[in-house]
Amino acid sequence: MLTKECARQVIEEIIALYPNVETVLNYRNNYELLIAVMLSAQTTDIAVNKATVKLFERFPTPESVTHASPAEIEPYIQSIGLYRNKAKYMFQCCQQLVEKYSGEVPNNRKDLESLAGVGRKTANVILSVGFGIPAFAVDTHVSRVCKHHDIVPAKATPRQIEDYIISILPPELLTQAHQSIIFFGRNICHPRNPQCENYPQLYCCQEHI
DNA sequence: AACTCGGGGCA
DNA sequence: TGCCCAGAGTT
Repeated sequence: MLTKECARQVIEEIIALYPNVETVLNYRNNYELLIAVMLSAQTTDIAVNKATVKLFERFPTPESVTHASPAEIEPYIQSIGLYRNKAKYMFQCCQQLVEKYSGEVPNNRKDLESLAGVGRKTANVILSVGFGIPAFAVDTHVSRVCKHHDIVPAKATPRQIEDYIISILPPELLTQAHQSIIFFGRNICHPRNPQCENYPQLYCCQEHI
């Protein structure tokens, strides 16, 4: 495993490679962001991006969702898989938003994680990307990149990775680190055939614990 | 801790 | 065309 200093350096190099990537794109408000991230669970978000164009035309607000039903949501998200669950989560989540939070997306972890279909990863994305609150969302891309580059042990859980990254990075870097690492994981450090070797700068720091 | 939900992408 | 990918909830 890399030392903390070395791990921080590798992450800063990944940020330098992709300094301004926005992996969560084209969402106009935190309602759209929340739903889009929620729908992304176990799915490629390219598929989610396509589906959400028409989805948000039909359901522009939480209120508009509560006036419909899960069955009315399903046709819009059939292409993304697990769609019955997700239609149900989206409906219940919007009911909660309207009933408990005046139709606004809450800005703290406890309330976010109380919403249907919202777990720790989704909550962290909303906090960091939606509200600019220091938080670090660990999905399988982040997990793979961190393990492949020996930043964390191979057996580390998402929560352990989250806590470790927060302990080695300054808070103001967390959101961009998340987005840059995801971009790197999606496009270069693939699950199969990772091409990280083409990025020798990532290996400059070889200091291990 | 194991199981379930379901499609798209790629070899 | 069969294998692999990607989180949250439930039991």
